[in-house]
Parts: sequence; structure tokens; C-alpha cells
Amino acid sequence: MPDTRPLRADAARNRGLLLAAAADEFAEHGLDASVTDIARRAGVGKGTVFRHFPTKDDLIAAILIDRMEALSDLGERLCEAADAGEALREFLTAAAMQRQERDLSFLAEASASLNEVGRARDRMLAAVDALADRAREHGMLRDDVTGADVFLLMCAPNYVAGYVPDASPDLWRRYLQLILDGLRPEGARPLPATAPRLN
Amino acid sequence: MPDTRPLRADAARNRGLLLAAAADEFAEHGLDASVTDIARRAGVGKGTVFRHFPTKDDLIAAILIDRMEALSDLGERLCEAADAGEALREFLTAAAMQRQERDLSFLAEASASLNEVGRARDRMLAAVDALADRAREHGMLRDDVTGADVFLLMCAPNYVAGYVPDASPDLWRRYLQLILDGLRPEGARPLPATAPRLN
DNA sequence: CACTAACCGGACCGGCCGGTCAACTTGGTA
DNA sequence: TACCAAGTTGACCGGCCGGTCCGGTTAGTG
Repeated sequence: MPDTRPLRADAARNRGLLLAAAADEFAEHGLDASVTDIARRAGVGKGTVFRHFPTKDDLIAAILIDRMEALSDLGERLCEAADAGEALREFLTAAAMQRQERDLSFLAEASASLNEVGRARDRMLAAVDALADRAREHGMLRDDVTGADVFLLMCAPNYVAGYVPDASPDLWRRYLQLILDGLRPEGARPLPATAPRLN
Repeated sequence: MPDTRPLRADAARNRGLLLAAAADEFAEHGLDASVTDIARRAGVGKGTVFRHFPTKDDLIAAILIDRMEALSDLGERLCEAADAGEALREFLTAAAMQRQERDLSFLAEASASLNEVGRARDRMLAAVDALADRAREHGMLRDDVTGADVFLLMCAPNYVAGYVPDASPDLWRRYLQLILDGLRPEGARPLPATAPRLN
């Protein structure tokens, strides 16, 4: 970070408008919402988009990073919570609420190669790992489930609910609950295949 | 169906090649694999694709219908099986294996409007409903889960596993097992939101 | 107020993609 | 074998999309 002088007032405002507009547009039309539409929604010229984010992928990455950073903060805070099981549920709920859109993949194929995304993801993965470990120690999480499993399953409730045309906006909660029940040690049967490594 | 005279020999063969090539290409590159690539992979000119399938959506629909029909057959057969719980697992396993690619959505937004797709989906949904009912009666499925829930969750294991870069090809089995455990009555907590309607 | 570096906007470019079409080839039949 | 409808092909078209660029605007400073 050699030269980090502050943005001009209008530029900073536009950057914010763009991030918000892009998030909305991606939520509605998936990752292939057009840059032109995003610019229009933000009330800004298309050139401005590319001034702030050299590439569409960079724009996506910026949104991803924002969200993952926020989730990391929350996760680290929740590690202090008394009830480890409830902490995990709260974290997954927040994760699902943050992204009601389908398909804004956390691993973001293309942009996963950008280092910043990777770093943000690793931090979040660490937070999830810690939450999972604590929950497991308190007997709220089955022994054979890893943090990586939880990380991957984070996206599932929204994905599943996303395919119902006129779904209740709370439908994802239903599938989150189902998944949480599957993660508990009670009726656990042994899992096939080994847990994936994510870094 | 006014005029259904049989295809010429070469045309029939090409149609088969195309369906196979398209399935492969979609598996590798998602739904936006290009028609040109599909044609090349099938060893056929692009025009031939559009002779058989007036629209790319029709091609997708044809694949979808094939698969759903096959799953419906299997599902209806499995309704006779002795072990209702095992029948459900077998069905979901077959469903997951049939589509290792991510993102070939069963409800296929665009083409969902085509009547044939809707009909095939309804038939499959009926089969899943029957399987779920039997499993529930045998105490292998929690009371508050509907066939529609199971239908939607069918896609989840592949989706989740699809985000792991160099995953074992069996990774989806892991998440299928987790979901199945969540579907069992043992540790069930009440589900929020009402089950979705799909037709 | 005057000056300038930062910023903005939108016409423009090349490339790709779904879809068309007219010239050509070929499977089936009498 | 001779014929033609069915089938095939790839050049071509219009439209869209990510990304560029330069003339005009504006925020901040002294």
C-alpha cells in the first residue's frame, strides 16, 4: 500500500453508492448482472465503475471481502459467547441474512485467485473453525464435522430456498434449521468421504 | 403431437451425440457453455444444434426432462421397496450422481415455463412425495418435512461439494449424509417458516 | 478567487454468443 | 439407379457486455 491518500468527497460517496447498487443488482440477477446496469442503478457513469474497480471481478471481490470481513468480526466476537451452540447458530443466521441472493459464491471461482479475497476467506475460515471447535467441545456439534464443512454449508440454505419462485423471505431459515439438526451429534451416522481442505 | 414420423438414422444419432456433448459441456462450464462448443464437442455443425433444438433453452430442457423422467421411473420403482428409509436414500443418491455438475437447476428458471419441463417436474415431485410419505410412516423421516423440502434439498449436496476446487469426486456423499441425518426424526427441533408449495 | 489534480461520463471498440439461412450432402424409397 | 425430402453446414447478423479513453466538470487548496 504505497500511496493511500484519502479519496475526494464525491469519489468516496460514489464508491459507496456503487457497492450498494452492485450488491442489489447481483442479488436480483446473479453474478452476470451487467456493469452498465449497476452504474445506472448507482446513478453514475459506466466509466466511474471502472475507475473505482479496474475489473468487474474486482468489484465482486470488494463486495465479497466486505462481507467476509464483517462475518469474521462477528465470528470472532461470538467465540466469547457463553452458549457455543447458540453462537454457531447465530453466526450461520447472520451469514445467511447477509446474502439473500443466490449464487454470490464465497469461493468466487474467478476472483478467488486475487490474494485479498483469499486472505479474507482464510480469516473467516479460521473464525468458523474456532466456532466449530467450541461447539464440538460443548457437545453441540458432531465429532466428524470440521470447520470446513460448516463453512461450505453456510451457503446452502439460501441456495436451496432460492429455487422457490415466490418463496417466503424466511424460507431459508427452514433449511438452516434442517442443516443444524444434521450437524448435531444426536442421530449422527458416520460420514463418508473425508472432510475437504480449503487452503 | 400431430406429426411424429421417425427421425432419419443420421439425425437420430446426431441428436444423441448432441445431448451427451451438451451434458458434458454444461457439467464443465455451467449453463453458459456456448452452443458453438457443444456443437464442436459433438462433432457437428452449429446449425445442426438449432435444427434439433430451436433454442438453447430447449436443449437444456431436453436434458432436464430426460433426467427427471429417469428419476421419476426410479422413484416410482423404489416406492415398492421394503425399506422405506433406504429407498429414500437410494433415490437421493441416484439424483446426486446423475448430476455431478453444479448449477443445472431443476427448476431451470427460464425453461421452467415450457410445459414439458413443468410436467416432468410435477411427475418427479409426485414420486418424491410418495417416497417421503412412506419414509415418514416408517419413522425414517421427521414429521414436519414435506416432499417439496426433500425435492429442494436434492440439489444441495452437489452444490455444496461443487465449491471445493480439487474435491474428491465422492465429497457430495458427505453432505448427502449430513442432510439425511437432519431429515431423520431423532434430534429434530421444530422448523421455522412453512414448507414451500412447488406447483 | 484561481488553479489543478482528481474525478466523472458516455461514446466507442473488439469480441463473443444465440440464432438464421441458403447452398450443399445424404438417407431412404420406388 | 434416380430422385427428393430430410438433414447438415458454416458464414453471417444483430445485440450485448466488459473495458477504454478523452473532453469536460469539480472538489479542495493557497
